[in-house]
Amino acid sequence: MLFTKYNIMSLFALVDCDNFYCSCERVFEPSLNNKPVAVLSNNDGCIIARSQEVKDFGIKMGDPYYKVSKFLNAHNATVFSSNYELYGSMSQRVIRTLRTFSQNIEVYSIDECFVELSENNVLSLEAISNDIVRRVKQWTGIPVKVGIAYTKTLAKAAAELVKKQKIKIKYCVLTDVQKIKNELMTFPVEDIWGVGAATANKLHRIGVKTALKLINFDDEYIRNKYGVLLLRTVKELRGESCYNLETVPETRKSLCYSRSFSNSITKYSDLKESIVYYASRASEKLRRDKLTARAVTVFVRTIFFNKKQSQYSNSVTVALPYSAGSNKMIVEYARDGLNKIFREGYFYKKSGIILSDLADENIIQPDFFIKPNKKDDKL
DNA sequence: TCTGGGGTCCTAGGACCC
DNA sequence: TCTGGGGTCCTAGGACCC
Repeated sequence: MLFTKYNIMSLFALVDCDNFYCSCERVFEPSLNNKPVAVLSNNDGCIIARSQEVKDFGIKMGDPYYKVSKFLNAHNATVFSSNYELYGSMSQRVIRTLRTFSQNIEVYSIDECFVELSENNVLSLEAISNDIVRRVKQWTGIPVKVGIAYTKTLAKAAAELVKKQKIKIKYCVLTDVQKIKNELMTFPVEDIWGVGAATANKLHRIGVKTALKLINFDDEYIRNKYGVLLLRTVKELRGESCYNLETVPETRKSLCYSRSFSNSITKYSDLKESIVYYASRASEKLRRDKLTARAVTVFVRTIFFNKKQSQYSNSVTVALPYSAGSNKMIVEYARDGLNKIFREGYFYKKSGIILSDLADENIIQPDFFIKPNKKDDKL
């Protein structure tokens, strides 16, 4: 049954910043408005944000910079290295502005928030959407789009529709049953929130190209063939809410520090140096968040773009003797981990550290037989 | 020559137990 | 002849998100 029962508990507005990193750069350089702008990843490796003009050139997210730099240059594009400090503080400004509309906000990512709206508002949903777009732009300089629906997945779809439309209205209200059906009839499965490339491929192979076709399958079939996550997504598209607003950010469960090397590494000593460095940075992050870790994962990887070279990728997880935040201990165990997985004769391109099993530093449970070294922890 | 980084959740399979 | 069955916990890998 489609759309027969609405669980009208909440109304979600998804607020999504336009080309966020590019928009942040433009706030401080307004002369770049309406001109092509792109932002690069670490090491200036690839494109991670594009202004509309750059998208219109056909430049894709993740395109390696070396392949498109000439083209961008020729078209007078301005290209930035990423500046996460700046993007983080702009994000805070946007969030503060959104709180003036509702206290019930979920910060979903650096450039997206779910805002819970109440239905007994005197203003129409269209008018509220308009206000959100206008106020955020006015107070922060960041352009946003708004999608409103009874489930998060439909709100995401609504925002997606804003992106696709030809006439530039910055919001879409998707609460009417007939309108939802009409939109889902042409909504590509690969654009559904929660459907990635792997699932989209499988669906395409059985001839399912649109959201409407997908939600007509019965629950059992989807559950067995694709798992609970897709089933939840399907239910949400039918109007049944499965995901609540998460207003309190969960304390994180793992923490990662990893980088690609600009030049491949072959020597053990160089790889060790990188691991020691990442382990130190990771343990700094850990202590900054007042957390401790119980396990350290080390991973290494060769370059997988180069098919001619032999490939190697491996990881190992080492348990710490007790929950700890000490730099010394984490570095030591990370080094041991690397010893286990290092193999001679490969061109390593990337390595990293993951700290997991995190806990609040005030509730560590030391092993009965091992005394935590307080001095190291302080250090 | 040159291709990002940081997260979460689910599932299948193995180990282990009674 | 016929060789159990079910539960839990852990982990690696896959899929997804931005």
